[in-house]
Parts: sequence; C-alpha cells; structure tokens
Amino acid sequence: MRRTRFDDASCPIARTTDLMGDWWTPLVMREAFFGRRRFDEFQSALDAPRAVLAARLNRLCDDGMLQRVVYQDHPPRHEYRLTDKGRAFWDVLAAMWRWGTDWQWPDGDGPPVVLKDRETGAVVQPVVIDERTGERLDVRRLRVGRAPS
Amino acid sequence: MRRTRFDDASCPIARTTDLMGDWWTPLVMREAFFGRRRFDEFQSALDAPRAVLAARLNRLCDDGMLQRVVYQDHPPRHEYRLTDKGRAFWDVLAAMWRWGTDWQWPDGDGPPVVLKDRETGAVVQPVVIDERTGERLDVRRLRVGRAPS
DNA sequence: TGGAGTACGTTCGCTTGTTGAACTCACTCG
DNA sequence: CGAGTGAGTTCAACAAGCGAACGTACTCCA
Repeated sequence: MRRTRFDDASCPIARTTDLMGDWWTPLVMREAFFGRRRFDEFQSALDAPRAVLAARLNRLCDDGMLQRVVYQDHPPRHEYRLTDKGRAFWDVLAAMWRWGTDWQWPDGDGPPVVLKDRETGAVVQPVVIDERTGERLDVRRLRVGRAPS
Repeated sequence: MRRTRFDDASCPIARTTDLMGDWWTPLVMREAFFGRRRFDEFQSALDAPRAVLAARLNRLCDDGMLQRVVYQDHPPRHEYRLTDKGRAFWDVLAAMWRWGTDWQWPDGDGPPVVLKDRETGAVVQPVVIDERTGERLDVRRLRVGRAPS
C-alpha cells in the first residue's frame, strides 16, 4: 500500500503536511537555511542515509522548494539552493523552533541553542500573530470559513 | 530498521520533527483543534487506518499533547483532549496554514477555506514575527548561538 | 430474549519505505 | 599512476503503512 496522499486536499495544513510530513524533510530545509548547498554537506550534517537524502532532495526540487544550480559539467554537479517558496517556509520552521524551545525541554532549562540577530546579537523569539490585529492567535476565537470569492 | 529518532537532539526543530514528522499526526492535531474528541470522530473525519490512528493517539498522549479523559466506565471509554502543550502547538499549525495558503495553490486562486474570527467574521492571516521587535523574520539576519546561561 | 447498533480498538496479510553498508562513476590532485 | 572526492545507486533486512475483518462490551428497541 502506498502512503496516503494529501496533496489535493482542500486544507492548507494537509497540503503542507503532505510535503513536509516526514522525519528528514524539515531537517533538510533547516540545513538549507543554515547555508548547506551540496549533497555531502547535507549528508554529513544530518547523517542521513544517502538514498533517503537523495530522494528528499529530489522531492524538494520537484515541489519547488529547492532549485538545482550547476556549478560544473563533467561530471554534472549542482548545488541545491532555496527558492522563494523554500525561503518562505522558514516561518514554519521558526514556529517549530519556538514551540520546541518552549515545550520539548521538560527539564526546565531549555535547549542549548537560541536564535540570534546576526548584527545586534539580540535573542530572537518567533511568535505567531494575526497580521491584521497584531495579536497572538486564540484558537477558541477561530473558525474555518469559506474563502471570499 | 527502526525509524531514526531525534527526540534527544539539541535542536528544537529536530525535537519537534521527531514528534510531528509523519503524515497523520499534524492532521490529528488539526482535528483536535476543530473539536474532535472521540476515536471515531477522528477516524471518520480523517479516514485514517484505525491501527495508525490508535498508534498516533497513544503517542500524542504519551508526549503530553493530548490527555485521556474518562467519560464512562464499563467499558472504559475516554475522550482525547488537548493539553496546554497541545494547545500551544496551534502556532505551528497556523504557520503551516499560512504557508500552505500562500504557496501550495499554484493555480493562483488559493484554497477554498480561510480562517475567520468567530465573532467579527474577519479573515485571520497568521504571520510569524520576532516577539521583541515585532517585525517579520529575515532568515539572512539570523544565526544560531549558544543559549545564555 | 433476541437482534441490531455503537464505540474503540486489535489482528491479519500484504505492500511500501527506511536503514546502513557497499558499490559505481567521473573526475582531480600529487 | 594511485589515492581521494563528490554525488549518487544498489542491496537485503527489517519496520511501518495499508484496507478489511474481527472482537468486546456495552445500549437500544421490540
């Protein structure tokens, strides 16, 4: 049986899950954000099975998250670079970073790493708000509605 | 071979991925946010294999995202309810919602559904910002640093 | 008392995906 | 010429996913 697919679902969460819903894909994207570009850079950073990594990189290229850029012919070699679509995905990883930081270190002391501003050195704490009101989301006030036409 | 685990990684994204990195778990959480509580409610909403759903619900309970609440004995029956930790996870799903809405409908017209404020009916558009500055994140200005002690 | 229905899983046989290790190929470097 | 490198591909063993059927412990209605 093939894995159930959600890429034609009408829910944005389902479509995103279809693309990113496995153990390696979000980490491949994380490494891409941290500047990795070549196969072996990803491989040694993640220590992922090479076959799985190749499959994930292919899928991310197919889906337009990454783009192959040739840097030599004979043999053909390319780098994997983020597209605009891939770059926009950082928001999702940032939300995961924040939630993981807040909730996945039950010992109370939090993770050994934080996000910082490259120039000022200030700690960056991602948070999700409603673009219109600027306030944090309250699930209880949300509902799903038909899109305005 | 057992799936590679990241639950002891030092990166918050990796730990979050370890928990949510499969195709059903985010959708189970989505349904929990939309008010599902019982096994068959989840099952019919998602149309997931029952064995897989049972495994996911167990895992989410083990990890403190959901909580079993008994609503009858003989036979013992319980509901699955969100904990604070699970409720906090909405931010991640909201970021996925936004990204999926922006990038996973290439036909240009966007998904048929939107998030709305239950009272005012206004469309809600989640966005990720830096809590301190209130500005959207710019990946290029970020780096990973050691946590302050 | 008997049969249908409901709620919540578990078991089954099968297919697909993941894993680590080894291998290939086309170069480059000394 | 031989060793090294980068980017995958192939392999066999094992784990996980799949749909369907089954089990259990009730309740409801005639």
